[in-house]
Amino acid sequence: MLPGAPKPRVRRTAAEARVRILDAAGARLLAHGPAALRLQEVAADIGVSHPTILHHFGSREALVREVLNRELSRLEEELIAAVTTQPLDEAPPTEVLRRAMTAFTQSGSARLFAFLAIEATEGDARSEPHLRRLAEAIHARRLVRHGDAPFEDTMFVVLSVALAVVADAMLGGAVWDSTGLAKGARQRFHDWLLGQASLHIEGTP
Amino acid sequence: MLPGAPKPRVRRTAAEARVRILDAAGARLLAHGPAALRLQEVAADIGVSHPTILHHFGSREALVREVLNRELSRLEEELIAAVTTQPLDEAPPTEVLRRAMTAFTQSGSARLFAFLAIEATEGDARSEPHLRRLAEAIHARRLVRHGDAPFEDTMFVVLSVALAVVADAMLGGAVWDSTGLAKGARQRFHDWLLGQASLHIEGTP
DNA sequence: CCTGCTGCTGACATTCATGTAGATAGCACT
DNA sequence: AGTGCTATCTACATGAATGTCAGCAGCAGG
Repeated sequence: MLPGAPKPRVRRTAAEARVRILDAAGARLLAHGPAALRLQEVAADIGVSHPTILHHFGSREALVREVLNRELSRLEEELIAAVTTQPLDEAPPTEVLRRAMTAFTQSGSARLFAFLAIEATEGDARSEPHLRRLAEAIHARRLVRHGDAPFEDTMFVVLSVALAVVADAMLGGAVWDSTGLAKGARQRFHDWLLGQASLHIEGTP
Repeated sequence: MLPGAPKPRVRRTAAEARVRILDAAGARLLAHGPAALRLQEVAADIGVSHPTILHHFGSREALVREVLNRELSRLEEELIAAVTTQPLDEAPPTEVLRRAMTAFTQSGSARLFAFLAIEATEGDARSEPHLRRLAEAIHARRLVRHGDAPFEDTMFVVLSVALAVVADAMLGGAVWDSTGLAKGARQRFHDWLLGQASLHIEGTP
């Protein structure tokens, strides 16, 4: 490398730069977990120097918060959409659950969500009652169509599916190795989970 | 502090010292996750200097490995005990599952297990087919008592319970806040999970 | 072509955790 | 008491990661 050749600079709008940084950080978060997120590496991924990241986000912690916030917002939107789009008497209860589950498994949301819970420092966790709202939407449909049931029962159904999906995303391969099941079992398992929920809530598989 | 007063030393057997260190490290692991484990802090907890820990374990990584190994071994023993103690025709299938679940929720096993999966560096994960063996033991009893069923179905039941329990341990309070359920719901949820498993496998709650 | 704004950079400062080295002191055994 | 073993200590070395700073460079508007 010749000494007199300073590296050419690329200048982006602040918004554009932020998006690139968030994307790169998100990818690393997903791949290696929050503990393994190094500013240097994220910077290298998109060909900038690490102070650039600090320039845009102020601190590493703020960066992580923004990555997770962005993902959470996306997830929230999809969950709310799943809950509100269909009128009460048209969508069967577990159709709503199915949509929520899809939103949750897409693009690593469940995994990021688990990371959020891990690295959350007491104060900043936003624990809005999303699961409850989801369960309420499902429960309303359940009451309309399939007679009486305690709300807690519906909540438990939602919880069992949500927890299983998160743990699955989190533990990933290790668990499936430990079951000895063939490839494709994961997808079948997700279908099976929904099937069980349907059976329990609607009485039909 | 007077300058001429060197701190009195306590000298233990190597075995005793190792146990104390492992206990203290385990407690911190459980409380704050693997990323927050500092040798200085662990050492302070039991009133020794941090090089003492390195003397006994060689490196921080080895320490973490041993903490998790010790816990995993304990868990394995209990799982195997749950599976082997009762003869095929005496214990109902989900009684075995209940025991396994108890072993898993005790003393933070599930949480440590999740941490293991997170901080596992590719190579050193020991992914022995524990879940499969557990499912096999349950499935054998199921076949004896309750007619035919595909093995995968039993495996899925075990998986759904195991994943839910791990995620519950991992995410902990945040999830329960998000459901808005009262205290005690957690225990009821665990009972409910087993009840569902019973219903599915044995046809009786 | 100048000029202000600000995205971006290299070099440096700081902090903090792991790991090393040599000395010291408890304990068992003679 | 004397002696060897080693658990333990203090003090330091090393390295890695975040964060700071002052200046450079691209771009828009005059």
